[in-house]
Amino acid sequence: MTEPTIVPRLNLHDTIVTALRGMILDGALAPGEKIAERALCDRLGISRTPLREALKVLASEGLVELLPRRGAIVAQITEADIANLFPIMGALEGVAGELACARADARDIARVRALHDQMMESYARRDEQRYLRQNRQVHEAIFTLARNPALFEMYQQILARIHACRFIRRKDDHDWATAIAEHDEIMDALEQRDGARLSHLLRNHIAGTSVRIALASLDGNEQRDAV
Amino acid sequence: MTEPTIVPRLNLHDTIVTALRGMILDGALAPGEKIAERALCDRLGISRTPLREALKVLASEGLVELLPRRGAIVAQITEADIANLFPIMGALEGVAGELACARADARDIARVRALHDQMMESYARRDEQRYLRQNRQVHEAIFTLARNPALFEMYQQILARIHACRFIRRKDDHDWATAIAEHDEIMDALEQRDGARLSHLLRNHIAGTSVRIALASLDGNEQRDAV
DNA sequence: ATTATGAATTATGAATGCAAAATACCAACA
DNA sequence: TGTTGGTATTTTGCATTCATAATTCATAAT
Repeated sequence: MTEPTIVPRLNLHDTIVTALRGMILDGALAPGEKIAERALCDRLGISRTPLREALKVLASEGLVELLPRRGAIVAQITEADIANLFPIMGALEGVAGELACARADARDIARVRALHDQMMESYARRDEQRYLRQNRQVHEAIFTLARNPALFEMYQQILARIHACRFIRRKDDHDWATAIAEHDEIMDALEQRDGARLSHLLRNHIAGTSVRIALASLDGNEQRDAV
Repeated sequence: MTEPTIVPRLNLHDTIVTALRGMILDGALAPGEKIAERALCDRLGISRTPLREALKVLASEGLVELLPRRGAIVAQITEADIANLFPIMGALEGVAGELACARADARDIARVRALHDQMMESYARRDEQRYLRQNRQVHEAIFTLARNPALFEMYQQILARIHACRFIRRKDDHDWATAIAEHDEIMDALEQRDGARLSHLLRNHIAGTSVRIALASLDGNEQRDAV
């Protein structure tokens, strides 16, 4: 019996999950904002059933808070939450690095190197927008090399929660330079397939980020995409 | 404005999530088994709406697979899945250990020691049932000391997925003795608040477990609760 | 003026209804 | 025997409906 080729028929509810997640991440829905079911349904042109299903899923992802009998609000990620999430991120990146070293072949690593080099070019040009995107791509590439879908998924979920937090300060020049130096070391460890060292570097890199990208509770300087 | 005391009004859908999770974990719903909505609804005395909401949540937890237009089945955790989940578990236990060392006071640690000693007594008596329960309690206690709810939640979710897998072999006497020795070391590291060492020990302990509790694809000896 | 009280309105939680898709069934045929 | 084609049945996905809890708003009381 051959596995049938599954034509990916989209469920409305899945589409809604993705759409809402996007809206939360790019700020179209602000943290703490009440999610009025009827209003959103009208806006999206759907009925309440699939929306409510989507909300349940997003709640289990931690992007939405469900208040029984009082509706849903966009999750309010606190400083404490962020402080809790970063060590988890670090641990996940750590295993990802180890697995990547164990499983990647030269070709794979060359591809990460290419991304890394592009990222460095963006840094040289001080193109922050591009840099941040490529930085993310490098980290994702390492996770991809780890060939562990469950791990990747958890990483994405944590990252989403962190990004859903609006109170993250942009890194300053010094922070940026530090991150760059760390990335050089990371790339080196990967190319040497030194899993233990890569794991350590990644954990430190993330821990460092969590410190550098300090919470802007002191100054009111809210800025996104710093991770 | 004081925070109102929230009377925990249970949503039907939440209750269903818990119930279904339990049914999956204790085998009342077998992996791969089709979940017939109507039949389950009749059995539980509810309508399809809350059941479907619950299924979406369980799907996002990885305990249920949603096949668009073809219903839901209990997730079939494969050997590969387990192999992917264990390194994640190890990483999570690792951070938990580090955080626990950093945050626990003597009182907290004494409580873990008590659980640990009870567990050892169960081992001495070869009371496996009790041992497994207490072993779990020890690990949970360490996570509790880490005071990181997000971390604890992820741990529970991974553990649930592992337990949802029916193809886990029971540890033999030698494995058990090894695990015991490791637990002694773990307890020692915790009492010395040596975070780095505890982290390392826990990661190894979990990695060891994943090897010892090998998958029973060779022999047909399916046995649960080995973790 | 501020706080209570209670009716009116609105929103949520869950059941039901309905169209479309998937599955089961069964006969015709190679 | 096994395969194809077509119909009937069931199941799924989503919309709608309905009961009840929460909120709002107006009025009365302090």
